[in-house]
Amino acid sequence: MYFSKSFGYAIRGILYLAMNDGTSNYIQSDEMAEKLFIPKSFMAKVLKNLAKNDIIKSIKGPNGGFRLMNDTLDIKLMDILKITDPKDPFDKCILQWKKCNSKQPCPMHNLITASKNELRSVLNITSISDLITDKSILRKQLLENVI
Amino acid sequence: MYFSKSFGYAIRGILYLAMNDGTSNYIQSDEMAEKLFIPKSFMAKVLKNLAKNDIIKSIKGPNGGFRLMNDTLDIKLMDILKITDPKDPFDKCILQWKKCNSKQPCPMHNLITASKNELRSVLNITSISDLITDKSILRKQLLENVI
DNA sequence: ATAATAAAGGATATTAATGTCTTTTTAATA
DNA sequence: TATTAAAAAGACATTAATATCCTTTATTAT
Repeated sequence: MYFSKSFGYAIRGILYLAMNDGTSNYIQSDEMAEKLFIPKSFMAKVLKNLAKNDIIKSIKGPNGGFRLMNDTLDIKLMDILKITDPKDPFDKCILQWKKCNSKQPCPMHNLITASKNELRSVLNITSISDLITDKSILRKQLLENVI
Repeated sequence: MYFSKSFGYAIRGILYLAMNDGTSNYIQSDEMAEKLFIPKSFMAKVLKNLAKNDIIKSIKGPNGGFRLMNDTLDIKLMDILKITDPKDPFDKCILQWKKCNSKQPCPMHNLITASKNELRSVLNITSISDLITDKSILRKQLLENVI
């Protein structure tokens, strides 16, 4: 149940694009990294991975950069997670058993099932647009609240 | 909300001692590691850390090893976690904000608060003895179910 | 006393995630 | 067409967690 930094950076990157959605232009990785206080090269790596997996759109060359795709706002957080954390964080047993499940539960399995399911469900249900109540609020959240 | 391998190994080690509690003798790190399929040196490191923090008792020399202390069974899982994972897994923001809390929540904060609190509560409430319904069941769980 | 046993302490090695850098490819525009 | 801008690709570096190893210390048994 560990979420990588890549996942967090990905969500913040997508939200930054959403914040600027409608302004027509592509947004550069370097600008995003600076505004979001994310290491430039890491930001670039995360964004190109998202683009490769059709979560966002990218264009090379002058005036190029990244922007949302038509359906990006409807994408569920779990779909992002599968891309940034392909190993499935929910599959790992706290006690490090190879095979731990409801039929063969480790001594802690049943204790954590509820919160695990709750969290999984949240990620399955929640889309990017659900993270945005209002663009000005989002702007404030994303840009003023990081340090 | 990441739990280290050390934590899992610690719980399994303590449960192994609990399983053998009452047989009076001390149990060696090497035996525990073998039976629990945990790397020997890592098991030793985890156990000595638990002993140093008075979670279990250790004795050096021939016939030495580890055993439970009087109150080990009453210790809460959260107390173990604080020793193996001193950085507080619950304090970390999924979006990697330095300051993320209910007053200044990241866009995902409120989504995960419930399951986070639920899990934290479980660890705060649950003691080692709560993980043991029955020693024969525990034995079965610990020894037959790992690979 | 001496040898043997097992943990304690601490140095070293490995690995995966994180972070950085360089080169190549693509597209715009001068 | 040449230059420039920006992502793509992938090599390389760093870090923290994981894992291993060796020496020292404490205890027991001979």
